[in-house]
Amino acid sequence: MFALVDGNNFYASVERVWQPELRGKPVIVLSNNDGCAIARSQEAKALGIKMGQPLHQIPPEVRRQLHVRSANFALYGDMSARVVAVLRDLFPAVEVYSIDESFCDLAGVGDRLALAAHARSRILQWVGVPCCVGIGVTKTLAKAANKLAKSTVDGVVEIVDPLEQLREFPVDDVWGVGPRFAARLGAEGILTAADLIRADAETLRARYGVVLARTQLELRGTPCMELEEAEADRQQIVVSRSFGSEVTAREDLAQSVATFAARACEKLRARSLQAGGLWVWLNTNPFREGAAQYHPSRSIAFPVSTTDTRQLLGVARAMVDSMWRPGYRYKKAGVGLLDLSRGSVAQGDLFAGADVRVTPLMEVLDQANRRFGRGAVGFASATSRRGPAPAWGMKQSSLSQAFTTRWDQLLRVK
DNA sequence: TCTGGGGTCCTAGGACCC
DNA sequence: TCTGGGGTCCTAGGACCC
Repeated sequence: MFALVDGNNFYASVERVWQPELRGKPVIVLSNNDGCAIARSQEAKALGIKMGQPLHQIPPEVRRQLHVRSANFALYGDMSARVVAVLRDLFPAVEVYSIDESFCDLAGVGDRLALAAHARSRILQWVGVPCCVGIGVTKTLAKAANKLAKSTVDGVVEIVDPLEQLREFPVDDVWGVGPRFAARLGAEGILTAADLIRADAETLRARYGVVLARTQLELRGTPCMELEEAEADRQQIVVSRSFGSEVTAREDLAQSVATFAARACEKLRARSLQAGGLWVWLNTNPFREGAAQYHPSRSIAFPVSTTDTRQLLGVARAMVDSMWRPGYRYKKAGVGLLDLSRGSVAQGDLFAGADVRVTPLMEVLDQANRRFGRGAVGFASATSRRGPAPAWGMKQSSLSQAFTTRWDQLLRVK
Protein backbone atom coordinates (compact mmCIF):
# COMPACT_ATOMS: atom_id res chain seq x y z
CA MET A 1 0.00 0.00 0.00
CA PHE A 2 1.43 3.34 -1.10
CA ALA A 3 0.78 7.00 -0.41
CA LEU A 4 1.92 9.56 -2.95
CA VAL A 5 2.52 12.97 -1.39
CA ASP A 6 2.78 15.75 -3.95
CA GLY A 7 3.32 19.48 -3.40
CA ASN A 8 0.59 21.49 -5.09
CA ASN A 9 1.96 23.79 -7.82
CA PHE A 10 5.23 23.24 -6.01
CA TYR A 11 7.52 25.99 -7.33
CA ALA A 12 4.76 28.60 -7.21
CA SER A 13 3.81 27.52 -3.68
CA VAL A 14 7.43 27.75 -2.52
CA GLU A 15 7.73 31.28 -3.87
CA ARG A 16 4.64 32.15 -1.85
CA VAL A 17 6.04 30.80 1.39
CA TRP A 18 8.72 33.48 1.34
CA GLN A 19 6.77 36.20 -0.42
CA PRO A 20 3.38 36.29 1.27
CA GLU A 21 2.33 39.18 -0.93
CA LEU A 22 1.95 36.55 -3.69
CA ARG A 23 -0.77 34.62 -1.85
CA GLY A 24 -4.09 34.61 -3.63
CA LYS A 25 -2.45 36.08 -6.74
CA PRO A 26 -1.80 34.50 -10.14
CA VAL A 27 1.85 33.40 -9.94
CA ILE A 28 3.93 31.64 -12.56
CA VAL A 29 7.49 30.35 -12.36
CA LEU A 30 9.52 30.36 -15.56
CA SER A 31 12.02 27.89 -16.99
CA ASN A 32 15.66 28.87 -17.36
CA ASN A 33 16.19 31.97 -19.50
CA ASP A 34 12.70 33.05 -18.44
CA GLY A 35 11.31 31.09 -21.38
CA CYS A 36 8.23 29.05 -20.47
CA ALA A 37 5.82 28.72 -17.56
CA ILE A 38 6.80 25.59 -15.61
CA ALA A 39 4.63 26.15 -12.53
CA ARG A 40 1.36 28.00 -12.08
CA SER A 41 -0.71 28.89 -9.06
CA GLN A 42 -4.41 28.04 -9.19
CA GLU A 43 -5.15 31.67 -10.04
CA ALA A 44 -2.70 31.54 -12.96
CA LYS A 45 -4.29 28.31 -14.22
CA ALA A 46 -7.66 30.04 -14.02
CA LEU A 47 -6.29 32.74 -16.34
CA GLY A 48 -5.65 30.01 -18.92
CA ILE A 49 -1.87 29.76 -18.62
CA LYS A 50 -0.79 26.34 -19.89
CA MET A 51 2.03 24.16 -18.61
CA GLY A 52 5.11 24.88 -20.71
CA GLN A 53 3.56 27.88 -22.40
CA PRO A 54 6.18 30.36 -23.67
CA LEU A 55 5.97 33.68 -21.85
CA HIS A 56 5.99 35.63 -25.09
CA GLN A 57 2.88 33.79 -26.28
CA ILE A 58 0.83 34.94 -23.31
CA PRO A 59 -1.45 37.83 -24.37
CA PRO A 60 -0.30 41.16 -22.89
CA GLU A 61 -3.55 41.77 -21.02
CA VAL A 62 -3.14 38.42 -19.25
CA ARG A 63 0.59 38.92 -18.81
CA ARG A 64 -0.05 42.18 -16.92
CA GLN A 65 -2.07 40.36 -14.26
CA LEU A 66 0.64 37.79 -13.57
CA HIS A 67 3.29 37.78 -10.87
CA VAL A 68 6.28 36.23 -12.59
CA ARG A 69 9.35 34.61 -11.04
CA SER A 70 12.50 33.15 -12.61
CA ALA A 71 13.31 29.57 -11.69
CA ASN A 72 15.10 29.43 -8.31
CA PHE A 73 16.13 25.78 -8.04
CA ALA A 74 18.38 26.32 -5.03
CA LEU A 75 15.32 27.45 -3.10
CA TYR A 76 13.02 24.70 -4.40
CA GLY A 77 15.58 21.99 -3.67
CA ASP A 78 16.03 23.13 -0.10
CA MET A 79 12.29 23.35 0.54
CA SER A 80 11.84 19.92 -1.01
CA ALA A 81 14.34 18.47 1.48
CA ARG A 82 12.27 19.95 4.33
CA VAL A 83 9.13 18.24 3.05
CA VAL A 84 10.99 14.93 2.82
CA ALA A 85 12.31 15.34 6.38
CA VAL A 86 8.72 15.60 7.65
CA LEU A 87 7.69 12.51 5.66
CA ARG A 88 10.59 10.42 6.96
CA ASP A 89 9.47 11.33 10.44
CA LEU A 90 5.95 10.02 9.86
CA PHE A 91 6.19 7.04 7.50
CA PRO A 92 8.07 3.74 7.83
CA ALA A 93 9.79 4.21 4.45
CA VAL A 94 9.97 6.99 1.87
CA GLU A 95 11.02 7.03 -1.77
CA VAL A 96 11.85 10.51 -3.07
CA TYR A 97 10.50 10.34 -6.59
CA SER A 98 11.04 13.91 -7.74
CA ILE A 99 11.58 17.36 -6.32
CA ASP A 100 7.91 17.64 -5.39
CA GLU A 101 6.72 14.03 -5.02
CA SER A 102 7.45 11.17 -2.65
CA PHE A 103 6.03 7.67 -2.38
CA CYS A 104 5.50 6.59 1.23
CA ASP A 105 5.12 3.07 2.52
CA LEU A 106 1.85 2.41 4.33
CA ALA A 107 2.59 -1.17 5.32
CA GLY A 108 1.31 -1.78 8.82
CA VAL A 109 -0.34 1.62 9.11
CA GLY A 110 -3.73 1.36 10.76
CA ASP A 111 -5.67 4.47 9.87
CA ARG A 112 -4.22 5.47 6.51
CA LEU A 113 -6.49 8.42 5.90
CA ALA A 114 -5.74 9.89 9.32
CA LEU A 115 -1.99 9.58 8.82
CA ALA A 116 -2.25 11.16 5.37
CA ALA A 117 -4.24 14.07 6.73
CA HIS A 118 -1.74 14.48 9.54
CA ALA A 119 1.23 14.52 7.12
CA ARG A 120 -0.52 17.08 5.02
CA SER A 121 -1.22 19.48 7.85
CA ARG A 122 2.24 19.08 9.36
CA ILE A 123 3.93 19.88 6.05
CA LEU A 124 1.72 22.91 5.67
CA GLN A 125 2.50 24.10 9.18
CA TRP A 126 6.21 23.29 9.32
CA VAL A 127 7.25 23.94 5.72
CA GLY A 128 4.42 26.09 4.40
CA VAL A 129 3.70 24.15 1.21
CA PRO A 130 0.22 22.73 0.52
CA CYS A 131 0.22 19.04 -0.46
CA CYS A 132 -2.21 16.37 -1.56
CA VAL A 133 -2.05 12.68 -0.74
CA GLY A 134 -3.19 9.79 -2.93
CA ILE A 135 -3.44 6.25 -1.57
CA GLY A 136 -3.61 2.96 -3.44
CA VAL A 137 -2.38 -0.62 -3.48
CA THR A 138 -0.02 0.19 -6.37
CA LYS A 139 2.07 3.21 -7.23
CA THR A 140 0.00 3.87 -10.34
CA LEU A 141 -3.22 3.87 -8.31
CA ALA A 142 -1.60 6.15 -5.68
CA LYS A 143 -0.67 8.55 -8.49
CA ALA A 144 -4.21 8.52 -9.83
CA ALA A 145 -5.62 8.99 -6.32
CA ASN A 146 -3.34 11.96 -5.85
CA LYS A 147 -4.70 13.52 -9.03
CA LEU A 148 -8.25 13.01 -7.75
CA ALA A 149 -7.27 14.52 -4.39
CA LYS A 150 -6.30 17.81 -6.07
CA SER A 151 -9.93 18.65 -6.60
CA THR A 152 -11.15 17.72 -3.14
CA VAL A 153 -11.40 19.93 -0.08
CA ASP A 154 -9.42 17.76 2.31
CA GLY A 155 -6.75 16.78 -0.23
CA VAL A 156 -6.67 13.05 0.56
CA VAL A 157 -8.13 10.26 -1.61
CA GLU A 158 -7.78 6.50 -1.38
CA ILE A 159 -8.67 4.37 -4.36
CA VAL A 160 -10.45 1.22 -3.23
CA ASP A 161 -12.52 0.52 -6.35
CA PRO A 162 -10.47 1.50 -9.42
CA LEU A 163 -13.12 0.66 -12.02
CA GLU A 164 -15.67 2.86 -10.27
CA GLN A 165 -13.43 5.70 -9.05
CA LEU A 166 -11.54 6.00 -12.36
CA ARG A 167 -14.69 5.83 -14.50
CA GLU A 168 -14.16 9.37 -15.77
CA PHE A 169 -10.41 9.60 -15.28
CA PRO A 170 -8.86 10.65 -18.64
CA VAL A 171 -6.47 8.00 -19.91
CA ASP A 172 -3.79 10.59 -20.62
CA ASP A 173 -3.74 11.47 -16.90
CA VAL A 174 -2.66 7.92 -16.09
CA TRP A 175 0.98 7.62 -14.99
CA GLY A 176 2.84 5.99 -17.87
CA VAL A 177 0.45 7.14 -20.59
CA GLY A 178 2.00 10.00 -22.55
CA PRO A 179 0.63 11.97 -25.49
CA ARG A 180 1.57 9.32 -28.11
CA PHE A 181 -0.04 6.41 -26.34
CA ALA A 182 -3.06 8.52 -25.40
CA ALA A 183 -3.68 9.38 -29.05
CA ARG A 184 -3.39 5.78 -30.18
CA LEU A 185 -5.52 4.50 -27.30
CA GLY A 186 -8.14 7.15 -27.98
CA ALA A 187 -8.31 6.05 -31.61
CA GLU A 188 -9.37 2.60 -30.47
CA GLY A 189 -11.92 3.91 -28.01
CA ILE A 190 -9.88 3.72 -24.82
CA LEU A 191 -10.55 7.13 -23.36
CA THR A 192 -10.56 6.64 -19.58
CA ALA A 193 -8.51 4.74 -17.04
CA ALA A 194 -11.50 2.43 -16.57
CA ASP A 195 -11.44 1.68 -20.31
CA LEU A 196 -7.77 0.83 -19.99
CA ILE A 197 -8.47 -1.48 -17.06
CA ARG A 198 -11.06 -3.35 -19.13
CA ALA A 199 -8.97 -3.55 -22.32
CA ASP A 200 -7.76 -6.97 -23.44
CA ALA A 201 -4.37 -7.57 -21.83
CA GLU A 202 -2.86 -9.64 -24.66
CA THR A 203 -3.79 -7.15 -27.33
CA LEU A 204 -2.51 -4.28 -25.24
CA ARG A 205 0.79 -6.04 -24.66
CA ALA A 206 1.23 -6.76 -28.36
CA ARG A 207 0.36 -3.26 -29.52
CA TYR A 208 1.99 -1.12 -26.85
CA GLY A 209 4.71 -3.20 -25.19
CA VAL A 210 5.44 -4.40 -21.71
CA VAL A 211 5.50 -0.95 -20.12
CA LEU A 212 1.86 -0.21 -20.78
CA ALA A 213 0.96 -3.81 -19.97
CA ARG A 214 2.44 -3.20 -16.51
CA THR A 215 0.52 0.05 -16.18
CA GLN A 216 -2.68 -1.86 -16.85
CA LEU A 217 -1.80 -4.47 -14.23
CA GLU A 218 -1.10 -1.73 -11.71
CA LEU A 219 -4.43 -0.07 -12.45
CA ARG A 220 -6.07 -3.44 -11.86
CA GLY A 221 -4.39 -3.58 -8.46
CA THR A 222 -1.44 -5.88 -9.14
CA PRO A 223 1.78 -4.23 -7.98
CA CYS A 224 4.58 -4.24 -10.56
CA MET A 225 6.73 -1.64 -8.85
CA GLU A 226 8.16 -1.59 -5.36
CA LEU A 227 9.15 1.25 -3.12
CA GLU A 228 12.75 2.11 -3.97
CA GLU A 229 14.22 3.76 -0.92
CA ALA A 230 17.83 3.73 -2.06
CA GLU A 231 18.51 5.85 -5.08
CA ALA A 232 20.18 3.86 -7.86
CA ASP A 233 23.48 5.16 -9.22
CA ARG A 234 23.15 7.47 -12.17
CA GLN A 235 23.98 6.14 -15.61
CA GLN A 236 24.78 9.57 -16.96
CA ILE A 237 25.13 13.14 -15.79
CA VAL A 238 24.14 15.91 -18.15
CA VAL A 239 24.62 19.67 -17.83
CA SER A 240 23.19 21.75 -20.65
CA ARG A 241 21.81 25.24 -21.00
CA SER A 242 20.27 27.46 -23.58
CA PHE A 243 22.12 30.73 -23.85
CA GLY A 244 20.62 34.06 -22.79
CA SER A 245 21.64 35.38 -26.19
CA GLU A 246 23.01 33.65 -29.27
CA VAL A 247 26.75 33.03 -29.41
CA THR A 248 28.94 33.36 -32.48
CA ALA A 249 32.49 33.53 -31.04
CA ARG A 250 34.38 30.30 -30.61
CA GLU A 251 35.88 31.40 -27.29
CA ASP A 252 32.46 32.16 -25.80
CA LEU A 253 31.24 28.75 -26.88
CA ALA A 254 34.33 27.06 -25.43
CA GLN A 255 33.86 28.91 -22.16
CA SER A 256 30.24 27.78 -21.86
CA VAL A 257 31.19 24.16 -22.51
CA ALA A 258 34.06 24.37 -20.00
CA THR A 259 31.68 25.78 -17.38
CA PHE A 260 29.14 22.98 -17.97
CA ALA A 261 31.88 20.34 -17.93
CA ALA A 262 33.29 21.61 -14.63
CA ARG A 263 29.80 21.57 -13.11
CA ALA A 264 29.16 18.05 -14.39
CA CYS A 265 32.42 16.90 -12.77
CA GLU A 266 31.34 18.38 -9.44
CA LYS A 267 28.09 16.44 -9.63
CA LEU A 268 30.03 13.32 -10.60
CA ARG A 269 32.33 13.48 -7.57
CA ALA A 270 29.48 14.42 -5.24
CA ARG A 271 27.96 11.03 -6.09
CA SER A 272 31.30 9.21 -5.78
CA LEU A 273 31.19 8.21 -9.43
CA GLN A 274 33.69 8.29 -12.23
CA ALA A 275 33.12 8.86 -15.93
CA GLY A 276 34.09 6.42 -18.67
CA GLY A 277 33.12 8.76 -21.48
CA LEU A 278 32.33 12.32 -22.46
CA TRP A 279 29.72 13.71 -24.81
CA VAL A 280 29.57 17.32 -25.99
CA TRP A 281 27.07 18.91 -28.33
CA LEU A 282 26.16 22.29 -29.77
CA ASN A 283 22.89 23.60 -31.15
CA THR A 284 21.72 26.57 -33.16
CA ASN A 285 18.28 28.02 -32.49
CA PRO A 286 15.63 25.72 -34.00
CA PHE A 287 12.92 28.36 -33.53
CA ARG A 288 14.64 30.89 -35.74
CA GLU A 289 13.01 30.37 -39.09
CA GLY A 290 15.30 30.57 -42.06
CA ALA A 291 18.50 30.60 -40.01
CA ALA A 292 21.16 28.06 -40.91
CA GLN A 293 20.88 25.12 -38.51
CA TYR A 294 23.77 23.08 -37.14
CA HIS A 295 23.72 20.57 -34.32
CA PRO A 296 27.01 18.76 -34.10
CA SER A 297 27.87 16.26 -31.40
CA ARG A 298 31.01 14.37 -30.39
CA SER A 299 31.59 11.63 -27.89
CA ILE A 300 34.59 9.72 -26.70
CA ALA A 301 35.27 6.72 -24.46
CA PHE A 302 38.24 7.01 -22.12
CA PRO A 303 40.70 4.16 -21.71
CA VAL A 304 40.39 4.63 -17.94
CA SER A 305 37.46 6.18 -16.06
CA THR A 306 38.21 9.54 -14.53
CA THR A 307 37.02 12.18 -12.05
CA ASP A 308 39.60 14.74 -13.15
CA THR A 309 38.04 18.04 -14.18
CA ARG A 310 41.28 19.07 -15.91
CA GLN A 311 41.24 16.04 -18.15
CA LEU A 312 37.60 16.53 -19.07
CA LEU A 313 38.16 20.21 -19.79
CA GLY A 314 40.99 19.38 -22.16
CA VAL A 315 38.97 16.85 -24.10
CA ALA A 316 35.88 19.07 -24.16
CA ARG A 317 37.91 21.94 -25.58
CA ALA A 318 39.26 19.77 -28.36
CA MET A 319 35.72 18.68 -29.18
CA VAL A 320 34.47 22.25 -29.35
CA ASP A 321 37.34 23.14 -31.67
CA SER A 322 36.53 20.25 -33.95
CA MET A 323 32.83 21.11 -34.07
CA TRP A 324 32.88 24.89 -34.22
CA ARG A 325 32.08 26.41 -37.59
CA PRO A 326 32.00 30.15 -38.25
CA GLY A 327 28.80 31.76 -39.46
CA TYR A 328 26.39 29.92 -37.18
CA ARG A 329 24.52 31.46 -34.26
CA TYR A 330 24.72 28.98 -31.40
CA LYS A 331 21.87 28.89 -28.88
CA LYS A 332 22.61 25.93 -26.69
CA ALA A 333 25.41 23.61 -25.64
CA GLY A 334 25.62 20.59 -23.41
CA VAL A 335 28.02 18.19 -21.77
CA GLY A 336 27.29 14.61 -20.75
CA LEU A 337 29.34 12.26 -18.61
CA LEU A 338 28.72 8.69 -19.72
CA ASP A 339 29.41 5.13 -18.66
CA LEU A 340 29.50 6.07 -14.98
CA SER A 341 30.82 3.65 -12.41
CA ARG A 342 31.64 3.48 -8.72
CA GLY A 343 35.27 4.15 -7.81
CA SER A 344 35.52 0.68 -6.28
CA VAL A 345 35.19 -1.12 -9.62
CA ALA A 346 37.88 0.84 -11.44
CA GLN A 347 39.36 -0.69 -14.58
CA GLY A 348 43.10 -0.01 -14.67
CA ASP A 349 45.18 0.96 -17.67
CA LEU A 350 47.56 -1.75 -18.79
CA PHE A 351 50.11 0.72 -20.11
CA ALA A 352 49.92 3.79 -17.85
CA GLY A 353 49.89 3.96 -14.08
CA ALA A 354 47.15 5.94 -12.36
CA ASP A 355 48.01 9.49 -11.35
CA VAL A 356 47.67 9.24 -7.57
CA ARG A 357 47.53 13.03 -7.19
CA VAL A 358 44.18 13.46 -8.95
CA THR A 359 41.86 12.34 -6.16
CA PRO A 360 43.36 14.50 -3.39
CA LEU A 361 43.50 17.50 -5.70
CA MET A 362 39.83 17.19 -6.65
CA GLU A 363 38.90 16.65 -3.01
CA VAL A 364 40.58 19.87 -1.99
CA LEU A 365 38.81 21.69 -4.80
CA ASP A 366 35.41 20.33 -3.79
CA GLN A 367 35.99 21.02 -0.11
CA ALA A 368 36.94 24.63 -0.78
CA ASN A 369 33.83 25.12 -2.90
CA ARG A 370 31.61 23.52 -0.28
CA ARG A 371 33.01 25.75 2.40
CA PHE A 372 33.23 29.05 0.53
CA GLY A 373 30.42 28.60 -1.97
CA ARG A 374 30.20 27.15 -5.45
CA GLY A 375 32.68 28.76 -7.82
CA ALA A 376 35.04 29.95 -5.06
CA VAL A 377 37.82 27.97 -6.72
CA GLY A 378 37.56 27.09 -10.38
CA PHE A 379 39.31 26.82 -13.70
CA ALA A 380 40.42 29.66 -15.94
CA SER A 381 38.66 28.23 -18.99
CA ALA A 382 35.30 28.24 -17.17
CA THR A 383 33.47 31.26 -15.79
CA SER A 384 34.14 32.42 -12.26
CA ARG A 385 31.80 33.84 -9.69
CA ARG A 386 33.74 37.11 -9.52
CA GLY A 387 34.35 37.56 -13.21
CA PRO A 388 32.06 39.44 -15.59
CA ALA A 389 28.78 37.78 -16.50
CA PRO A 390 29.36 35.90 -19.75
CA ALA A 391 27.66 36.92 -22.96
CA TRP A 392 25.88 33.56 -23.06
CA GLY A 393 24.72 33.72 -19.43
CA MET A 394 21.21 32.81 -18.42
CA LYS A 395 18.46 35.39 -18.41
CA GLN A 396 16.85 35.53 -14.96
CA SER A 397 15.17 38.88 -14.69
CA SER A 398 12.73 38.01 -11.87
CA LEU A 399 14.80 35.81 -9.58
CA SER A 400 13.75 35.67 -5.93
CA GLN A 401 16.29 35.49 -3.12
CA ALA A 402 18.02 32.29 -2.06
CA PHE A 403 16.14 32.68 1.23
CA THR A 404 17.30 29.42 2.76
CA THR A 405 20.73 28.71 1.29
CA ARG A 406 22.70 31.97 1.37
CA TRP A 407 23.55 34.02 4.42
CA ASP A 408 23.57 37.25 2.43
CA GLN A 409 20.04 36.60 1.13
CA LEU A 410 18.15 35.73 4.29
CA LEU A 411 14.70 37.18 4.69
CA ARG A 412 14.74 40.47 6.57
CA VAL A 413 11.94 41.19 9.01
CA LYS A 414 11.68 44.86 9.81
C1' DT B 1 12.67 -24.69 -54.57
C1' DC B 2 15.49 -25.70 -50.52
C1' DT B 3 20.91 -20.46 -47.68
C1' DG B 4 21.65 -23.18 -39.57
C1' DG B 5 20.78 -22.04 -35.02
C1' DG B 6 21.49 -19.71 -31.01
C1' DG B 7 23.45 -16.21 -28.62
C1' DT B 8 25.46 -11.32 -27.04
C1' DC B 9 26.43 -6.56 -27.52
C1' DC B 10 25.73 -2.07 -29.31
C1' DT B 11 23.10 1.73 -31.18
C1' DA B 12 19.35 4.59 -32.59
C1' DG B 13 14.92 5.77 -31.98
C1' DG B 14 10.78 6.02 -29.45
C1' DA B 15 8.23 6.28 -25.41
C1' DC B 16 7.73 7.89 -20.84
C1' DC B 17 8.63 10.73 -16.27
C1' DC B 18 9.24 15.26 -13.42
C1' DT C 1 12.95 40.07 -29.86
C1' DC C 2 11.19 35.98 -26.77
C1' DT C 3 10.43 28.84 -26.88
C1' DG C 4 13.84 24.42 -20.13
C1' DG C 5 16.66 20.80 -18.24
C1' DG C 6 17.60 16.21 -16.66
C1' DG C 7 16.56 11.60 -16.51
C1' DT C 8 14.96 6.20 -17.46
C1' DC C 9 13.52 2.06 -19.94
C1' DC C 10 12.21 -0.76 -24.03
C1' DT C 11 12.62 -2.37 -28.78
C1' DA C 12 14.32 -3.42 -33.26
C1' DG C 13 17.96 -4.19 -36.12
C1' DG C 14 22.76 -4.81 -37.28
C1' DA C 15 27.33 -6.67 -36.25
C1' DC C 16 29.56 -10.17 -34.51
C1' DC C 17 30.51 -14.74 -32.08
C1' DC C 18 30.80 -20.05 -32.28
